[in-house]
Amino acid sequence: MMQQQPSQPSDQTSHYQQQHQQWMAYQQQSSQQQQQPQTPVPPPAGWTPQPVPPPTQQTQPYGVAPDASSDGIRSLWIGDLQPWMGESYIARIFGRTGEFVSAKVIRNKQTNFSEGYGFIEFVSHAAAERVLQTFNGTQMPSTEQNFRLNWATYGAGERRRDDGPDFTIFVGGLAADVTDYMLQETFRAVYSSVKGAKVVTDRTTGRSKGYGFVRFGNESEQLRSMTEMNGVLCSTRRMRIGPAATKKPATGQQYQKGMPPNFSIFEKTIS
DNA sequence: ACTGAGCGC
Repeated sequence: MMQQQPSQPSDQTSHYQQQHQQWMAYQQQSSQQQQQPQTPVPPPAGWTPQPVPPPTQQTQPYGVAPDASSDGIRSLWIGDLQPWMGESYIARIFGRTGEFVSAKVIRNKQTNFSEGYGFIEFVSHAAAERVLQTFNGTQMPSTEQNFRLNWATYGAGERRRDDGPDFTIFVGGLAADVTDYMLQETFRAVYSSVKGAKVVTDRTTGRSKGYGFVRFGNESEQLRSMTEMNGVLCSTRRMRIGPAATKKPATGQQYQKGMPPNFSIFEKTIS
């Protein structure tokens, strides 16, 4: 099996410099600082896929105790994680804030491979928000992709509860720098029922494909937004809004066991 | 880049 070399160490110096500037900017905001070991993050080059060792008791060398008086969600969702990015990678990055509590990468139960996303807990809602504002959309160390962060829907240990159906719109014409959070907040500023937003990206490069989706909890807001927000500026470009194609069929189970979920791909390929 | 697959055992 031949393996591609995604990035070369020779051009990583500038990445670290950029990242360093971001951290400096962060530390100016953050009142709390603590001593941090300067452990380099292992580069992805040469990484070979293998299941991580069996789950051991994860110690959190940089973690601090959560602030019990803080109300609101203290956890962030993080996406677009590469297979080699484990808890230690996340801890190394966010431990520098001095407000990091713990990290968890979600793994497949059978294979123990990363599912590509995880959760990061901070000492307080405010600390999590600072991280969201500071790191989101900036470059992840040792990669050419950007952090994909958002509020976790619920805190650790909480169960996802059914909060009703989603009413989704398609948003096209997005500038390359628009993040999920930016898109979400653009709409949330106007519509209270906005549940979330997702910018579609190329999974391997992490680059935006220039379109995304916004989910509403309220159908009338969804419909209103389609006319009211069409042509509105988000970052540097005007959004073009359309109805979202159905992501999931309205009827329950669509596929029989054993049939691949992307079965329809074959039909498209043939024609 | 114009219709995604992203919420924790």
